Amino acid sequence: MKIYKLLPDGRRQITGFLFASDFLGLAQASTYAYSAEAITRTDVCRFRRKEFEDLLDRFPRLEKKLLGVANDELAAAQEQMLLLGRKSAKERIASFLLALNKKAARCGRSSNPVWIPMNRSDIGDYLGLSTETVSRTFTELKLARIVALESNSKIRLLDLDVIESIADGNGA
Amino acid sequence: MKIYKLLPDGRRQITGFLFASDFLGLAQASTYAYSAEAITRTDVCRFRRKEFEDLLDRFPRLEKKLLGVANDELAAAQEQMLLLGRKSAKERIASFLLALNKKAARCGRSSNPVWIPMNRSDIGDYLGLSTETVSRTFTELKLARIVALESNSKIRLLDLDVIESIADGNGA
DNA sequence: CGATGCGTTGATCGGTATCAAGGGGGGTGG
DNA sequence: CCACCCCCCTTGATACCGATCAACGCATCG
Repeated sequence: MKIYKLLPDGRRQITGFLFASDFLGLAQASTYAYSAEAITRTDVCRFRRKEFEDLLDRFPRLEKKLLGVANDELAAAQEQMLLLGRKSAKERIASFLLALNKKAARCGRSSNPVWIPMNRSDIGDYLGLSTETVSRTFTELKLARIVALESNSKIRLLDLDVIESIADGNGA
Repeated sequence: MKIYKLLPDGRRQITGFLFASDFLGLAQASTYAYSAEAITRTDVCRFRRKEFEDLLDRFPRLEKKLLGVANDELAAAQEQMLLLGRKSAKERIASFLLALNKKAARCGRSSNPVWIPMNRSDIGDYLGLSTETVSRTFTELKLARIVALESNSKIRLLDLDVIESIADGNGA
């Protein structure tokens, strides 16, 4: 699923993607406005807030776990702010591919031809770019033999070291 | 204080500012790299991790509080991602001034000539802009009679409604 | 077979970065 | 007490990256 915020005129910022087993809507106050939308077939499991909170009270370690998750998300958000505020288009795409690669590896899914479930427009709205720039940057990386597009949604990372150095802001 | 992340070549993104009574370094894993630096005279109170965690165990409501704080920060981070990814320079400055104004009001400090403790360079690194653009945008808002610069670090917001509509992406 | 949506590519525009210069205020040393 | 210096801020000129506008290919689906 994609999590996003909108401006009145329709500009959109995707603030994150959710994968299987991720949680949604944990903030206690219902005052934080954002939207969520499935990008692949999705099954959702709903908890009633009251019952969920009772559960937390009965199992304090669960609450610790949630705090850990929140902190992880916070760290990811800070990384994304660095990306959005200071990285070039090429660096953003490289960071994005690397993140997908690592996430897939951590989750035990195929990590090198990396599977990209979202379309170009979603990628753009996640990275603060237009779809055209996303497309052009993929083409550029392809021509430089850094990646190979096996299909629109499956990309092989040919040189992880180079991708990493680009993502970190060294590789021009 | 300012919290920031750096790229190897020195590009900097300030991911947030801390005010009196805010906490720092709560993430359990010490694996998240970021820096913090005081921008005004600062007194810091240090807790030993072990003792702090014991405290949390003894007072579960404290842990709930921390979870709430983390969620608030997460919401703020998402708002900032929207700003960094999709807002224009003018919209970013307007959002920034509005946020300082609301924060000051919530903390019972002077909120209309709003006090700006950080310098232009810090503001730029927080909003993903250059110092020159920050300066030019202040000038622009001043010429439009939307704000008045009573000093470099004290700005009067002359029309909150207009500022809000700019910040939300309506006011051109 | 036409319609529709997504992705790519090309041409041009514009907003912000960058490069450069100068002003002002506060602190320090003579 | 004054002069100098340094840092921060502002302003101007120019460059460039990415957005925007536009057209087209391609696949999917009705």
